Amino acid sequence: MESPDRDASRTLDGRLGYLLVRAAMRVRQRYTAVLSVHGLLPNQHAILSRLNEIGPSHQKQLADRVGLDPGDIIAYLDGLYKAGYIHRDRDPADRRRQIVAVTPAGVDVLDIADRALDAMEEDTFASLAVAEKTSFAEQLARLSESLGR
Amino acid sequence: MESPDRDASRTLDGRLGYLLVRAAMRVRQRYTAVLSVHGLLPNQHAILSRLNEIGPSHQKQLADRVGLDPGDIIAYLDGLYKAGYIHRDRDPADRRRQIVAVTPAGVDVLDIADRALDAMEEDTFASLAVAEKTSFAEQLARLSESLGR
DNA sequence: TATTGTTATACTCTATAACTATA
DNA sequence: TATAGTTATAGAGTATAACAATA
Repeated sequence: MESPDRDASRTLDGRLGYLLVRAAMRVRQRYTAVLSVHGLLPNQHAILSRLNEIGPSHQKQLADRVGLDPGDIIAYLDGLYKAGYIHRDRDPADRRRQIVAVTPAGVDVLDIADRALDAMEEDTFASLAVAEKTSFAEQLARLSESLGR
Repeated sequence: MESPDRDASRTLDGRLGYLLVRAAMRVRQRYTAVLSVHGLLPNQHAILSRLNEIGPSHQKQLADRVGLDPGDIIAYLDGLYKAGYIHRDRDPADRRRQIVAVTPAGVDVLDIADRALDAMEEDTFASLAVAEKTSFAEQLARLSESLGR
């Protein structure tokens, strides 16, 4: 006789998804705390960082690359613009579009914030061995990739 | 001469924290979608599941075990109570306390929801090999542990 | 592009009641 | 007792974030 369908071994902590979401919540709290010192929200840091990587972009394109809703990115960009970290220019080739780019001040704050994040992450992931971090990162990237955007 | 402090290799996708949070976001979306079919929020499922594991508990104790704010758990419990999935009784030994317990209907919905989550998780984490899932889970658990409650 | 509204979640603050310890 | 301090629950308000609909 097989065991019944009600499986006592199916606990909350036995769920990969729950473990992932819970760990991420705690890490995100640390991101928020570190970045708030520099006046950035986590999503604003992601936008600034990605924009710095890919160069001047249209807002829609940028939203895609950061994985944010095109409607939601507006307010984040407004904040970055007011702080002088980005500028927005109409695309002369298509005047519906805005070309967004990081300013020198934006590069500066990104650099400072990134150093603070580096220190925080080193501490946060200290429980993982160096070799583990590599495979962990690779698995997370593979997972995000497979879950699509 | 060493490379300057401005490190071009420090990209967003090179951050373990960012990878973790982004993957978790996508997994949580799937949790939300699956559970909404059964009328449960992710936090309500976590509460119900944990309560089913540990048995009748005080609300504060339950909040601690699920990692939720004691103030926030109230509304979730209200919803579970209205749906008939839990009952709340005053603790005669300490009348400030409510003793919360899962009802038979709560066990039923938990069982059904868990089966749906099982199927979703199998699909969601299909990009990880079986052996990888084990180490991945262990690393996530270790991480949460080290980041405290 | 931009705005508006909704929902989920997390955090802070306050209020009430009931318990504990102590003078 | 009376008082002060603590704890459990409850509610209000705010902030971040994701999503949908629409202008």
